[in-house]
Amino acid sequence: MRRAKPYHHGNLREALLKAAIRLIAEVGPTAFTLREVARRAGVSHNAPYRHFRDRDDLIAAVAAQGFRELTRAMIEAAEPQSDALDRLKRAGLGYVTFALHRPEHFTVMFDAPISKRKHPESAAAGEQAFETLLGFVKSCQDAERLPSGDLRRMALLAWTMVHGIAKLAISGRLPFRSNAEVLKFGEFVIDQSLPVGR
Amino acid sequence: MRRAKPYHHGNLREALLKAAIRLIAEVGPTAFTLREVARRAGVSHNAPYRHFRDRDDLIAAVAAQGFRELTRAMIEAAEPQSDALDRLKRAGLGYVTFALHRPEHFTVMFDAPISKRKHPESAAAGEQAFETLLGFVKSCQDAERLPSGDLRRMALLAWTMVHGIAKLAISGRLPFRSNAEVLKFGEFVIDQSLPVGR
DNA sequence: AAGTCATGTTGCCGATGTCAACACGCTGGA
DNA sequence: TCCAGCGTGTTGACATCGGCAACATGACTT
Repeated sequence: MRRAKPYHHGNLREALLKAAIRLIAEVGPTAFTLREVARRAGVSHNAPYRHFRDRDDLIAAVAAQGFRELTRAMIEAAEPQSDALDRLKRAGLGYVTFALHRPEHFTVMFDAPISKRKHPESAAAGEQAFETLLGFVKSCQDAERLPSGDLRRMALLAWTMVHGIAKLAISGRLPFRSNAEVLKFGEFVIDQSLPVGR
Repeated sequence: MRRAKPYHHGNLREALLKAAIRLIAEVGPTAFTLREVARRAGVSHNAPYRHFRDRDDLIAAVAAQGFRELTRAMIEAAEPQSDALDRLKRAGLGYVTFALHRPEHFTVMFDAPISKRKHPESAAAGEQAFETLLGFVKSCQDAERLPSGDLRRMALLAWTMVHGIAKLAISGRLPFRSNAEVLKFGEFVIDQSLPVGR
């Protein structure tokens, strides 16, 4: 595509994306500014418009990138485990961990008003993250570590839990002072809610 | 306090708050504008500064009002039930229903970067909402409809579930097409996750 | 009756998102 | 080799926004 090589000034698109992610991490999605991103990339305030339709388009790209990293985080968290159920749990905790480490990025992914029609890339990346979680649930069913009910429904249940923990923790409404405590609570919630015979 | 009477132009503070809530519902928290609020209230663009320190202060007031309404929604949803566990479930569904009906308001309450130090009113209203939920859980324990484990932990579990459903539904990531379907899923999640002997 | 102070207004500033016009430099066809 | 076209980046402009300062108004107190 267009990321074959540097050309004029470097491959700006990637640079802008990185700068945007860092800026959002620093000042939050609200205070985030297109012009500041351009400044940090060392280009004029209008250069970004050659790579992103507008502010929302850049934000959607940031969200898409976040979903890709979230997917990866879940997979890597599950990696070391061999038992299907353990893998699912670890993936869920990986989800929460990602949110705790990059709260603003996570907020952009789920709370920025991104039109799915205008930004299908972000929507697709989000769905792939869910498919990943769904895969872990299915593995549990296949290994008979979870009852074989409605797969989708069960995956949504798992998603609901980890997402609830993540959002409440991020917004500072959980009475825990360390990420470790949050994750311990996360384990409790998962164990409590998963219909396991264990 | 200051809401003794109308005076000069009417009681602006309330009018601004109402206008702000409506505007946020229409255009979302991001596109929300102080000047537009002033316009809708029929005052100059600087009048709001006599009642709110700045934009964030108005937003915090909106959030606080939201938490009060959320508390009320939970209580009213539980009202018709007599069994403690049913009351808890209904309160939880009331939480979700509130979020579904006022998604942008709900987003402001939980995702706007509101400093608890600078806006204690909002924080207090939020805590009261949680205390309300906690009260329903406690009633269940007292009536032996739920095991008498760590009360706070169990309330947080309940909160996690309904909050997860609410946020996912709002961000359009749940594969349901009607609010009714979302609520049905909500019942499933609650039944699944509550440690009931039923 | 007078003055004080809360309330609201006007004018201004720097910053932002976005559009339009222009400049640069790599590419390919003659 | 040269030139033209186009992808990429820049400059300049405009409306709008949040917020500050100075000013106007009118309802209370005394």
